Amino acid sequence: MLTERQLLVLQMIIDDFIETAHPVGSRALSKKESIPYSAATIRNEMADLEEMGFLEKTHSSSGRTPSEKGYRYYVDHLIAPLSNQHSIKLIRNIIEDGFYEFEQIVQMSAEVLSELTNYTSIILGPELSETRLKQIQILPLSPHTAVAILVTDTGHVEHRTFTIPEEIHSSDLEKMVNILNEKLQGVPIIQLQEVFHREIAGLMRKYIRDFDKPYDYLQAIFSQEHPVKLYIGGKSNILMQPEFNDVDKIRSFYTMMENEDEIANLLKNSKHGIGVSIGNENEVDAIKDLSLITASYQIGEGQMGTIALLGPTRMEYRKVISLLSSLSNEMSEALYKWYKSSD
Amino acid sequence: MLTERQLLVLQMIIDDFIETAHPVGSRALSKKESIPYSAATIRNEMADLEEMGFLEKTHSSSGRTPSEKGYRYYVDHLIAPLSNQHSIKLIRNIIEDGFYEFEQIVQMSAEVLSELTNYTSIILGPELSETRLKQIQILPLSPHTAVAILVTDTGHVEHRTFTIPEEIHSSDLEKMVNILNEKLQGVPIIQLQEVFHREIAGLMRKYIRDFDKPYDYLQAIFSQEHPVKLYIGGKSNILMQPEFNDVDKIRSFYTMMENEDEIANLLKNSKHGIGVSIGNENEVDAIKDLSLITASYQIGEGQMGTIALLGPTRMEYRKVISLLSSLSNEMSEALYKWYKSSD
DNA sequence: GTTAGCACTCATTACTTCTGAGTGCTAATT
DNA sequence: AATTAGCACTCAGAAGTAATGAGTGCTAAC
Repeated sequence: MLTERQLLVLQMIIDDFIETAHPVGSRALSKKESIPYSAATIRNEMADLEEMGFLEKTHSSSGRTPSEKGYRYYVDHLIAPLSNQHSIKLIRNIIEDGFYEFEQIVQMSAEVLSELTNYTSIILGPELSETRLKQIQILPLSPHTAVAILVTDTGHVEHRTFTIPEEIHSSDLEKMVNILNEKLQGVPIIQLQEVFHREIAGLMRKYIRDFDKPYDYLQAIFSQEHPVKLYIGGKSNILMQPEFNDVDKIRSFYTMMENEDEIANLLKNSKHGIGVSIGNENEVDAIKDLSLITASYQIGEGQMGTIALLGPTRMEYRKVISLLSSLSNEMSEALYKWYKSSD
Repeated sequence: MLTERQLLVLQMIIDDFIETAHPVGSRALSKKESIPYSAATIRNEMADLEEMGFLEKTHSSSGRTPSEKGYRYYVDHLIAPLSNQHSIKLIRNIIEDGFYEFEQIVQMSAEVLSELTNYTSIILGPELSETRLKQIQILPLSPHTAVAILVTDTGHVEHRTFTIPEEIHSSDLEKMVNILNEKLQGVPIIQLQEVFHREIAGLMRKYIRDFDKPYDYLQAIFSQEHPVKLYIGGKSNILMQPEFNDVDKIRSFYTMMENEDEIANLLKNSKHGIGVSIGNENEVDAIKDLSLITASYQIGEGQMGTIALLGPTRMEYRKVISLLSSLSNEMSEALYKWYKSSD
């Protein structure tokens, strides 16, 4: 168990280090007003804290830096929530503007977020699993090309241009679209391909002669991957952090950031509510010297997406955590309203 | 005027430097098979070439590096076109696959391009000035929300979700869409807002009572910015270049790359055909120590877009120039076919 | 329990020296 | 007259050394 004084020292060291990125020495600490002890006393406490694993030294005669365990303790016990009216207002303005589509809101939030924090923000867009097909439309552009447009009940629009095979005549096309709409409306996006294959393909064969080629094409339209949308903001912000003073670090960071799949995985497994992974607590090797703060936002019952901030382990946890939790509330609320009005 | 031998020396120095990034010395050059002269002779030629401004030294006893003037001469006179069957095949495969929409092709090309070269590729998407509205559709999602979908004759789809003001009734909505389609089909995207304002607003006032609110909303739909699409590929590729060994350089590079407007401007002014801007020849300060190779691609008569590669002045001009010119041909051709089949 | 004092450590910086790749010039060679 | 060998000279970069100072751990005094 830590004494009052040890808590104070630990907190002050971490706060100081987060601010300055320089190891904190006993003398400097003792000069602060809120600590009435001498450097020697503090040195003793520091030694104890180090023994317990909360602090580290970069070399034998350096000041102390927080260890990952130290940060963990700090996050779990030492941070008082911080109100950030101002930041929230910024984001609320975007959301309430009313002119932006949901995905735009998400993207703009990512940018604001990374600007407010100077870390890199990552937002995993709403999962499509819950959204359903509202309408499908095929619009001929020319005798041989057409664009297929899928609209979901959340207002998400996907489209795909394709060449019309010779075998299909425009009357057939109309028939097909009618059947598709009749049978597929309300079907969850994620099951489209399956339902199409199971229920519709057969039906169509009856109405449309020579269906094999068209079948392939429609198949292709539905098989379009529905990648989870990933928004990344402020990739270059993180370069301002003194931790990234090394060309190799920058290289490996950017190389990782280009692999969107990996990042998506990172966030997919994040837990409900606020999650904090410090350094080696992260399962992905590439960010074992960074910290990742995640916040899930919801719509109705099912979880839908994740907002995250990626920064050095020396992160402004207090600010970031309260910011993210407010943001996730705002977004959940906005989504809830939206969803409700759609019923 | 340069002698044969000077040309040879200049060419070999530049080739060598492009490959290795190390200043080239006389002794190393004299050892190459294609040069039958001694180091001393070459030193004399080098001194002359330096005096003429084609070469530089990094310090008084270093080997020579090409000056910008040297690169310029190299590009203008010394590079033989290079055939790159292999690379072209890669890209042609993407284009001819037939399943991709035009914008996807552009984006994928950008990625392939930067992978083939290890530079950063920038593609300025087709200008919308020439494309026309094919159809407008408004699809209600719920009693109070709807999504507006605009489709152009090139198969480009834009959409926007908005809240339906209380004043509009669904029958009115239908009427409006009919009028819009009737009047706006075939209008160039870029003039949509103007035409709407000039010809339609008045008409609608006749049919729909209480039109002021709806007017604002429609206005908003058409005023949606139609930003020129910019695709950037391989931002982190360029980190592998030894020129980017310095954290500050990396910072300023990435900071620039986040300013899409600036980049778009860079390319907008690029000339017809292939353009090569070396170092200070660039008008934008941020890339005065880089080289930019641009190639325009066309559709029918009007210029439509630009492909570019950004790399260090020590760039593989030969490879890049021939690659870009092939690519621009491929794309122009593909676009031409597409456009033709749309008529 | 707290603090002053002192010897000790070690990253960082500045200052040297050494090395080697490369030059420019001159004199000898072809 | 053109080419080359030879040699003194330059300078970046590596390697080694010394000085500096922020910081520690420990002991003894308060």
